[in-house]
This record gives sequence, structure tokens and C-alpha cells, in this order.
Amino acid sequence: MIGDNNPWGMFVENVRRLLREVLPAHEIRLEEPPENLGDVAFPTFNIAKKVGENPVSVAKRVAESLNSKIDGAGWVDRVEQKGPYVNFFVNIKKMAEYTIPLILNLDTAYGHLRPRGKKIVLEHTSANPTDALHVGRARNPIIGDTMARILRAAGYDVETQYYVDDLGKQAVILAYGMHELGYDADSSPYMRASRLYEESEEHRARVDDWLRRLEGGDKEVVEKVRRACLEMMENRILPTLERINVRVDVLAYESQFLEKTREVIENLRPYCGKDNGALYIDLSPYGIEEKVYITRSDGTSLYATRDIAYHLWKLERGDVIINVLGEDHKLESYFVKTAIEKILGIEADIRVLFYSFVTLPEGRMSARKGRVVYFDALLDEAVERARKEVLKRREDMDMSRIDEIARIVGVGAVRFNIVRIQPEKKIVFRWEDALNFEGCSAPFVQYTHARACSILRKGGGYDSAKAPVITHEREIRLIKLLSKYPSVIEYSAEFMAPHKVAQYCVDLATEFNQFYRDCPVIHSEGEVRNTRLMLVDAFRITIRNALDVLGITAPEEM
RNA sequence: GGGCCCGUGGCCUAGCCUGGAUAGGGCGUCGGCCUCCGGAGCCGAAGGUCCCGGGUUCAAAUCCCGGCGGGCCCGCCA
Repeated sequence: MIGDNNPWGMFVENVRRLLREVLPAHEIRLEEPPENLGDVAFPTFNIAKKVGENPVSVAKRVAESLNSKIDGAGWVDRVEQKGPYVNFFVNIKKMAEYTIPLILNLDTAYGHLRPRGKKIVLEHTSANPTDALHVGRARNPIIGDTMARILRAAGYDVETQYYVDDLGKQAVILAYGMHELGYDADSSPYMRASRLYEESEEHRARVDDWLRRLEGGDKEVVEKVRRACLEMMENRILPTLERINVRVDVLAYESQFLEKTREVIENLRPYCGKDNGALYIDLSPYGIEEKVYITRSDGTSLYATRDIAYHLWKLERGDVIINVLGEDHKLESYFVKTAIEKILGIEADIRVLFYSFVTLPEGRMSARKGRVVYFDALLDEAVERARKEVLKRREDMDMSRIDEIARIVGVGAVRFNIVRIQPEKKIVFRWEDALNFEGCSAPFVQYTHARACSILRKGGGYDSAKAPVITHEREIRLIKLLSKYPSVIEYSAEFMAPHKVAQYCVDLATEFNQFYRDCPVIHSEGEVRNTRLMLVDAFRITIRNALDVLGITAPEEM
């Protein structure tokens, strides 16, 4: 906690310390009590059992001896026994005096924890650049980029990578389509080439020839395929990612790892079975009854093998590897991890965040079957919808500003809607959900931020040197929630739970709206007014930081 | 067939790792709130076998076992 600027964390640490003094021999597990019963709770069931006493009397005794230790000047204001629980109440005066200036001073740094001195290489998206991104794939960059931001906030050095497959058959088909068939406005080069590959002997023969030449290292073909992939990345994939505030640090091309792949095959060979000249690894000693091939009969490598080489390269660049992958990659991912750690015996910290697919109500998206919603189309629709909403209420605003806000709100809505759901749950894409602008949504949170900005514009400044004076329950609740933000970052980073940050945004915005309803700011006076202005600003800073971690911009007006 | 994941009011979802005090939110429905800091907001109401059945436990949405339903994987594809 030290160095994390984590006010709530300090309070909780203090509770633990107090409990350890009274109960040195016991494990201390805290929980959050229901509304109004306290700020943290200590249940006494387990320890009562160990001591052979009833929980209520243990709670009574613990509460009593704790109360005699508390002088009211520390983080803990008081302790109450309620049934088998010992409930701790935070010293709200101290919390306010610590938290509010902390947030105001740290500003953009509030919620950034101490540097960990560790570098994480985080791979996400890595979609084959054969076609534009569709909504079914959109979850990957959104979860990946959000995790990268969370981990950076949590104090890690993070490098994001996109793995571009420019060696597989689909890359050859793409290149063939682009270089040999020319452009056609109606269908993508990949789709056309793919159809011809299936339908025409002649084209298939030529593509297969390219593929052989590619694997043989034919300069001309390698160059053509690489250029085709690069072109698709630059024209189709990266611009779409850019629209949702996702920028990838490193594009790693699969063709970079040919040499390393050969080494991997040689190192793995002693552990391989052989089937018709093809090498495979039997995973049954590692708990899964599967064979995974690492070469074809002709000795050429397979995707998983090259992925191992790529992982070894990532290990050279960082201390920890994190991959954001669709659940269909579970077996492949397990294989890569097992091969590196167990078979090659290389020490590696490889973590994987799997997510379930986004599907349409009719089923899985498929460009070939024409059952697809392109991500750009969704973004266009969301931005258009946002623009209509802005126009409805802001007749005074000039067009370029309206466009800017519509983009911020529309993009935010889309990102939020996907990241708010726990990754392992599947998402059925429905337009009405994706374009939801109220309740549990980015526009709701952004609106609250704009409201706070509006108050601050009209409030005309405050004196941050003055100590806060708390007079209302809503102020207390707001301060507590604000003080928990660093803990949210810490938790989300540790458990790779990006949806927790989204949830926090909604909770905090909701709390602020209640404060807004009950506590006049501009129309109050003296210390109360000064305190509330500081509080509004602290809220503004915190919600803006939290949205930023979600890759969502907080507009000052909308 | 085997493995992994998911199953919480009409719909979506948090909580599940680490069992504990009235299962939190949101959408939708119904009823209220702008002479007052931005109504993309707020308040209230109705609505629940936490998929089912066993087990462990003083205590299970949470842990274990067995079902059922859905998703994903089981390719010399990626």
C-alpha cells in the first residue's frame, strides 16, 4: 500500500493492524458489510469455532478491546459489535482531509500505483488482416487495450503487440487477391480470391504455388504477402482501432520468426512423436489427451510452432507475457505454455485472458455467410446516434464541436458496452444494447462528468488550502467511493478484470448524481461551498481518470 | 464421446477465487420529480425456485459430486 496513494487501502490496512494486535494468531479476513452497518466487517465465526466459543461473545470481546485502543485520531473512528460481526467505521474527517487534497494534487496521477519495475508484453487482437474487423472480433482490442491501460495505471511498464500472420494460407490468398486480381469495389480481394481458390483449378494451383514458394523463402512471394498484409493493416485494421483509441506499440510479423521457429523445432524434436514424417507432441503427460502437430510431413512449420517462437521473442522483451485470446484458442494456448515451461524448461510468466465470443442472435458472425456487422458500421451508427442526441439538446453548439462530442460519446458507448461484461461471458450483439446511452453506459458516466465540469465553470474556483468541512451524508458517501479508486485499479490489474473499472464508473457516477440532487454547490456558502467545490473537482478528476483507463474520453460538455 | 467456459426477476448484468448479516445494478413496465448547479438525470412501485438434484457446513448464488441447457475446443488450419 505504501506509495500507492490509496486512501481506502490505508484505512483497511489499519483495520488489519488493529485486529492483528488483538488476535495475533488468527488469519484476518475482512468483508464489506451491508449498507449502514459499517465500512469494513470482521466476521468472528471461524475464530469462534477455533476457540470453541460462540461468535457473538467473541465479537463483543474483540469490539470492546479494540474500542479501548481507538482514540479517534486514526483511520478507524469506532468499532461496533453487531451479532457475530465486528464492524469498523472509517474516520470520515481524516479520510476527507487526506483524500480530497490527494486527488486534487495528484490530478491525472490519482489511481496510478507505485512502479512495479516489471515489464509486461501484452498481445491483443492479432486478427488476420484479410478483412475489416467485425463486431465479433471487437471484444479483443477493447479488452486488450483496457487491460493495458489498467496495468499501466497499476505501475507496470506495458508494451502492446499485434501479431500479424503473414505466413499462413489466408495471407497468401489475400496477397494473391490484391496483386493478381486487382481492386473491386464490391468485394474484398480476400473474399474474391478465396472464392476463386475454391472454384477454379487454375487459381488454386497458382495460390498453392505461391504458398510453397513462401515457405521456401522465395523473396518475391514473401515480399508480396508481407506488403499485402501491411497494406491491409494500415488501410483497414489500424484505422478502425485508432477510431476507438487503441494504438498498438509493436506489430510483430510472423515472418520475423522463421529462424527462431527452426530452432524451436530442433529443440522440441527429441520430445516429439512422428507420424508420416510430421512431428507432434503428445500432451497426455500434461493432463490433456491431445496430440498437437508442430510440423507437416514436408517439414514446414505450423501456427502453434511459430507461436512458440513468437512467445520466446516476447520473453526477451518483457518479464511477463499476457495474451488476450478468444476461448477457441484455449488448447493452442495451453500447448504453447506447456511446450515452453514444461518441455523446453524455460521459466516464463505467461498469463492468458480468455473471452467468449460476441455473436448475433442468429449465431456466430461470418463474413462469408453474409452474417456480419462490421465494427466500423457499428461505430458509424453509434456516432450518428450520439450526434442526434447532442443536436436535440444543444442547438447553440457549432457543428465541428458537435461532431467531436458525437465521436467521443458514440465511441465511448461502444467500448463501454463491451468492456462492462465479464470477459468469460458470451455477448449476444443487439443494436439496442450497443446503442444504449442511459443507465449502465458510457454516455451516462460522461454526462455526469460534464455536469461536474459545468458546476466548476460556474463555481468560480475554490481554496484548496482550506480543510474540508463535511455536513452531509452524501458528501461522506462520495468521499468514501472516491477513496476506493486506487483499490479498484489494483484489483482489476491483479485479477485481469476490466469490467470492474466499468462497474466502478457507474457506481461513482450514480453516487455523484445523488450528491448533486441533495447538496447544492454553487448555491451554498462559505466552507460548505468551498468543500463541495473541492469535492466536485475531486469527482471530476477521478471519473475522468477511470474513463481514461477504459479508453473513453470524458467531455467537458455534451 | 472427452475437455474447458457459462447458466442470477420478461431481458442484460454484479456478486462466485477467499461460504456469513435484507442477492446489488441496468433495460423494459407502471407512478412521480425541471420558476432551483445540465432531465443522457433523480425518486418510488411491481417483478427472484440465484438451471435442477444430491453432498459438505452452524451457514451455500458462492465449495464438492451428478444431471440438464447453451458456447467453445478436440485439423499435418490459423
